[in-house]
Amino acid sequence: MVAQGYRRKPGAPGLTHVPGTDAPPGALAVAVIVVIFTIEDDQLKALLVRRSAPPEEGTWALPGGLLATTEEPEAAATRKLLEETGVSDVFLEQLYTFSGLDATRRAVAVSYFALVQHDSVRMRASEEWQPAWVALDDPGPLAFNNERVLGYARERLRAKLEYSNVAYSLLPQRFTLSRLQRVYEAIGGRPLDKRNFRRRMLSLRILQPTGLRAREGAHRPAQLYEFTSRVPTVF
Amino acid sequence: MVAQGYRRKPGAPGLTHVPGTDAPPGALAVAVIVVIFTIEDDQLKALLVRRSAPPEEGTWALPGGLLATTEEPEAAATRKLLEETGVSDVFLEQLYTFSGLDATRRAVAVSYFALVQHDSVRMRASEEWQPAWVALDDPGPLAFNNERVLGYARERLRAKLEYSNVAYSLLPQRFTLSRLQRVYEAIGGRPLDKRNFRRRMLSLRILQPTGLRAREGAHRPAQLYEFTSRVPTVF
DNA sequence: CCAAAAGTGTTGCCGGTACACCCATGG
DNA sequence: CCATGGGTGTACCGGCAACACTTTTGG
Repeated sequence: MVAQGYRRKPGAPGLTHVPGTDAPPGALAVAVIVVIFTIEDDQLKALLVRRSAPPEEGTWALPGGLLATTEEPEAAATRKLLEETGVSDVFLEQLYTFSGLDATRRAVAVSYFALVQHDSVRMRASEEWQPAWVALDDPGPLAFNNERVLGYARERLRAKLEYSNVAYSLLPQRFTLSRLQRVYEAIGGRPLDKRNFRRRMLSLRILQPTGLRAREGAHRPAQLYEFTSRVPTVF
Repeated sequence: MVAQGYRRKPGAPGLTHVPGTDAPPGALAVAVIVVIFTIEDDQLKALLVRRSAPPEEGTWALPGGLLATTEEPEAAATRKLLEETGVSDVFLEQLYTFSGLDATRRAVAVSYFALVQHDSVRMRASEEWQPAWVALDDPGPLAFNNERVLGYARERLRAKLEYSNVAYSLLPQRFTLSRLQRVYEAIGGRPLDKRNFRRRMLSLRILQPTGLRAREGAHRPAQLYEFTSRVPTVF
């Protein structure tokens, strides 16, 4: 079971919000970038923030920042995620380490990607950052070549869905097979056959019918399933 | 919870000597580690060096070192590879970014893995470093928890072999199917059926018969093949 | 009764695996 | 003539893709 908390520590140390301020000039800095995915309105979306300081002030970027010497990259990513969304204890995985993203300084950026269930998020309401969920079709131009990071994350997620149970991180504990299918379709980017999808999921033995039924609209109430394991598992 | 296949242990990267490195004490250093694989005597081996300075002086470690602020991690990896083996222009891919490998200093280690064809190597003859090819069954204890890095690299290589043509990097341009099969067996760690292996490889359309034949022992000369593409390609 | 979504089987194809014998060569 | 490795085919099985209609419900 995934516990999710909403507490956030304001002004936590470790990341300088604005790459460009501290860190000795000439030194090789280490930054962290977190791609936070969620499903909203049956669409795959990522969390972006608006940069409030140079360089690239005013453009959209992925959450992240420079790393203080006292924090591990993974811890920084976890903290960033918590600060932005209020969730912790969710799927988080290292993605890739980029260099040369920021033309204005020499830095190495360790990127992570996280999956959060959309309605457990309590988004930070910040005038300064204006965090927003953005659908991945039209992300528009991003700061620091973050398109590359985003594209890479998306590709990895797509692949991961095929051979692991990570989808549990994007859905509430109980859900219908149709809902699950829409998640797969949103991430895979193409429609799936209903019967084949159901057969496949059920034969994987990663789903359990709960006996409960969802009664959501003007139609037949659907069986609710849950994942047998809510820990990342490879098939 | 972090979905990452490797449990964190205290430890460190192969921080060996890199010219022009003098990270200020207390600063977060960036290191590079390169896992260089080759096939020798039908065995998968990795290149190790003996540390000639503290910490962990005298123990075996993967090649690598602290990064000068003027060098990109990938360039540093390429350079390391060249210095140790004399080869360039081979398969090299980023692996993972570790932190906390070296208990004696705060550092982040960006790791890479490379595949080299064994007889194109001109190993550096160094009293100080004593570079050596070590079979992966018995790597013995390594400095800085480099076992973790090595194990990860090995796993990645195994997976990669299944869905890409990277094997070309481990073999000379022309080779027999039996030789190729031994490479797959060495990396996969289990014997393969000859007929199935041949059918599979040929049906992938990544091999071309050259018409030439290898006459190597007291047996029937074998057809020599080559890869249709010597660029990393996914099936 | 209508709209909306839930639910349900069969068939063909393809890739993977198991399995055993003959052939060409050099010594 | 013998030892060594090269080279070849078939049968079964399981997963994947294509494909359409009936049922339940709320309004």
